Amino acid sequence: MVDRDYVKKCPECGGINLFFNKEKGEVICKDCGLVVEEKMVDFGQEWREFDSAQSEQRRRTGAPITYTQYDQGLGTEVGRKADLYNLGAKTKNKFFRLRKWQYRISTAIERNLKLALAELKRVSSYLKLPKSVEEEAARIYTLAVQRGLVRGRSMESVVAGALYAACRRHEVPRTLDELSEASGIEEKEVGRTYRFITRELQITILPSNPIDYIPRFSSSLKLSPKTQSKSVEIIELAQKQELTSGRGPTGIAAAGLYVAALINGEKRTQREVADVAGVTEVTIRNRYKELLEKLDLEEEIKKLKKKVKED
DNA sequence: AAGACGAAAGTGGTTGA
DNA sequence: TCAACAACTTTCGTCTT
Repeated sequence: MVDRDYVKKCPECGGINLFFNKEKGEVICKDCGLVVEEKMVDFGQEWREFDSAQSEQRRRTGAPITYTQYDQGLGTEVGRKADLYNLGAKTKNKFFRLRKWQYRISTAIERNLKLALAELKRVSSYLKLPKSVEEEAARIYTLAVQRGLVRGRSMESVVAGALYAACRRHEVPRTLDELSEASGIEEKEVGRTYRFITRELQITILPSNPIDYIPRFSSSLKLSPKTQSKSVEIIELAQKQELTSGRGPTGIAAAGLYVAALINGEKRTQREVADVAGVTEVTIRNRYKELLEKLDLEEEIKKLKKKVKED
């Protein structure tokens, strides 16, 4: 395994117990919970297996198969000149025709893929997404091209949609907003193509989990690990009470973090949390209110207020 | 003065007839 | 295809610290 030995110590607590979460592209200090580095480049082998079926195919045999190469490293050609010597004239013609069509179709698709995958790599590296996500996105895009789903849509928007879908599948949450910024496509356009291609390709996506956003938000707000885990607790409770369904996950994450910070005396303004999470204060307030009502946190908050007065 | 709170009106997307 | 609807945003006035 590649050692990431250039990050040796946690800048916060000096601990050396760093945990590298490859899937999410984050390095987390196990001692204090600080996200030391996020959105990092994944240096892992690009043909790392993701499940046992793929591991059969991918492990140590020949050139790595990768979807980020436009033809997956394996071009297809119909026939070869050497094969044709001992065929009759008719058959020969047929072969030529087939070859011509194969060529036309594949060059059209391949040309598109070449461009698109370059764009995909650009956006992906801008967002510092792990390789696994990039691969997944490339796979999705390839499928989309083969089904002719790109026609009538800009290539870039489909790339953005594919990337977003891949992020969701790998639980590496990036908001539509971030994707939009990285790709230069309007947010609603990204969302639209995302929905379109997932529907057409029948890709099932789990609703994104608010908890997945916590480490990143928490780190941006420089909150303690204690607060971070507290907010996870709160959100888990909220999920049990079905307070989370139908609500925007970022709003929930933001509210959870806000409450947790309040409880642990690391108060951040609603504005600050809202900015980091990409929602408005109003949304945080609404979620926050619901959390207090349903989770019996009101007393805790009251106690805290008294405490503050005493001090 | 800044932050928190909440009401009201507007936006974009989903759903169901 | 259209209207109803829920979630979220924007805006703005009021209260609290």
